[in-house]
Amino acid sequence: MTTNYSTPILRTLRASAFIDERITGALSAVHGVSLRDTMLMLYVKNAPGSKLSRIELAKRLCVSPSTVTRTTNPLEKIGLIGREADNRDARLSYVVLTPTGAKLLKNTEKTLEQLSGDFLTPKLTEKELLQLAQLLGKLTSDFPGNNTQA
Amino acid sequence: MTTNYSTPILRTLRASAFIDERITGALSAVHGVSLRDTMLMLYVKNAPGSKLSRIELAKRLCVSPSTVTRTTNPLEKIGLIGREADNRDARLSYVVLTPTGAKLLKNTEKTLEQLSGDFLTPKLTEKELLQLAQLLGKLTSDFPGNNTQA
DNA sequence: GCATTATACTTGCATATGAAAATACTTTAC
DNA sequence: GTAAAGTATTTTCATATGCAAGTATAATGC
Repeated sequence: MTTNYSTPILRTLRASAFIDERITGALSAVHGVSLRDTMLMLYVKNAPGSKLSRIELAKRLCVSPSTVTRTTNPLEKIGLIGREADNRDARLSYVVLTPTGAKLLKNTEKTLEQLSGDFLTPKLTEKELLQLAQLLGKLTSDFPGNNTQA
Repeated sequence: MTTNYSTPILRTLRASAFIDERITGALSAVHGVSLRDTMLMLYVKNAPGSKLSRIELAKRLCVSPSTVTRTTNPLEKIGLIGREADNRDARLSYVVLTPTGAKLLKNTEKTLEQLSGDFLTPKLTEKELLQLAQLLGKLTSDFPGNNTQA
């Protein structure tokens, strides 16, 4: 029998939909930010110099540039992120974390870790978790702006 | 060092977003149906008796019942799925595949398998693919309406 | 049996999203 | 140096989605 390629793909999509459904609600209820907001801020934090252009963010989040604009606007308005110009290229406007944003992100990460553990530990052993993280790491290793942490 | 639970979660979400972005376009371009349409029809096909109520579909797809209604309506209109009543419960209306729908699904599955292979094979070995499928299987094993295939 | 509660959808409304156009700036070609 | 092409971002528009309300039917309590 030959390998079935669709199965891991379909399972990934399903797991993602399930996780998204559960975690988004909890996260925004506790911290007032969505899962997307959180991932955006995580990418900014982990980027070299802790700043990212909107285009780079779009690639990392796998969403359109318009979505980045519409995600960052309210975060900027409530003071969690800021805007930084580039000296050489006036088209660029980097997203950076404000002190408030960095502080909130720290707390949000804790909640996310808690929620993730609650979801994962009943199903997988420590060893399996490590395996899964490694395999998904390989799968996403060539994604734009990949960093080991996420 | 303690286990990091967020990483596999974030990687799953990212892989899903990436896959979704790539596969949805190709799939609808070739067969005229979206990835969601395809997953819906797959769940129907694999369900006992090859029929599913809309509520059961919502659970399997991890979406709201309204989304199921709005996904099935056009599929019904173009003759890919049908509607079947329940003898004992007049509230239920099962989704079933029409012969046309079943035929289209067979072709769509082939394309999906091809696209999945193109995405996976450059990154993981056969052995790793099997491992990944197994781990994701454990992760999604207690999802409503789980079946081994997806 | 009748009223209350629960379930299976469907629809109205507000929000979220991508594609493409619009805008502003930069790079390349010559 | 100027025109053409390319890039970063925002905005417009059409579509997609969840929540909550609406409708119809079934199950439960008494």
